[in-house]
Amino acid sequence: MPRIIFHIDVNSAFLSWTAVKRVREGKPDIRLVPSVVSGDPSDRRSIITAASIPAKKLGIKTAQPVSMALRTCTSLAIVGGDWTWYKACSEGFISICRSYSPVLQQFSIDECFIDMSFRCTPENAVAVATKLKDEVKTRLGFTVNVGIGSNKLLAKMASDFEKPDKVHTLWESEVQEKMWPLGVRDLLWVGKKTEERLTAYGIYTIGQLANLGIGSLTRLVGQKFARQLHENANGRDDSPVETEMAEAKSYSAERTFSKDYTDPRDIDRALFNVACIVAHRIRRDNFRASTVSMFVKYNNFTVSQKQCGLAQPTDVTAVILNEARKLLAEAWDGVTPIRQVGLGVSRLTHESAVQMSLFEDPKMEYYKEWDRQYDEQKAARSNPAYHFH
DNA sequence: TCTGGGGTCCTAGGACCC
DNA sequence: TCTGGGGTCCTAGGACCC
Repeated sequence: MPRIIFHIDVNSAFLSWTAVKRVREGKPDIRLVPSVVSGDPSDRRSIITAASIPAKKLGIKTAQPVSMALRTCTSLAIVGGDWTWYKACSEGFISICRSYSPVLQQFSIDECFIDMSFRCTPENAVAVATKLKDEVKTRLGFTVNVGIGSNKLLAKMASDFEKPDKVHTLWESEVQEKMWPLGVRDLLWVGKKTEERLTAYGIYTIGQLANLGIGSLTRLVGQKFARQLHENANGRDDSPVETEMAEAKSYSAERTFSKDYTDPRDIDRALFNVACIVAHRIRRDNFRASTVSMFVKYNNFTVSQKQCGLAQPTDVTAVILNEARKLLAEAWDGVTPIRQVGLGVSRLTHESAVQMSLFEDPKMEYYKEWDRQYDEQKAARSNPAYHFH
């Protein structure tokens, strides 16, 4: 039986959601003018998180520095983000999608797949998708694109066609007509580097890629990726809609400084801050980590990354921070200016640390008490949720 | 123009074991 | 003294996604 998959994607999500909130407050609708969501525009390092369609038409792109966008458009409206509000919008959006099919996979904060195989037919799929899209618009105030296809890849490619507020189909029978003329970069998983390799070999369109021999493709991108690209360029994808949220495999946090630092005290302060954040998150999710990794990005943008294994899994901030400090000492010459530091943990387990080392740090109880107080304060400060009513 | 933050997966080389 | 082959684990680095 052929599958029917919908991919639903919020148009310029963070920008749309900010607009909805502002419209409710009686402010003008920033979706209608060149506008962006970003960090502090006076900070030269701020980048664009989301751009309105009028802004995109001027060439302003997500992830571009704000300073650069301001040169493109001096009258650009710049607004800040509100994470709590975004979560409320996302929940409202997902909940409407789920009412169309419980077989739902949330792909990111603003995208999901639903399996509609038993909920509609190829003949009425567009009508059902249109109803879903209009329901989101009426009830929540923002627009989405719905892509319809016989698998997740095709549905996702289809939702990326003309925006906003549109429904598109990309059935297998339409692959040659609708997908093959597109540039390779439009294919999911083809980023900048892969595009460069393919075009250097004379492959510019998805159609050319689809018809390239697997041997040549393997030489260009490696065996595993070659197989996937070959299947996807031909419109094939048998991955299921995963209803279970996968458990996290790693946690990390990073900080970019407003100016490059060479003073070890500044670096250490940042390392301390990210260690607190990461350790708090693994405790919240009841994990312990067996690997700690640390990275620094220098002022010339080169990155140095180090990791090390722990004798025992831990969720103690002081232990994680201590490992990160050692790694920093190994990685950094103490001279090169540092732009960013980050800290991550991986090899996660839910096991409790029952085996106490004979040589356990006598300060361990103190460290754990410190963490308990940190977690308590963090919980007390959490914001009240927004609600749609 | 001057580049954020948080993730996943893959590859390659070295260490170590049988 | 020099030698094979396979498996696993670890680290570093690269590419992609939103």
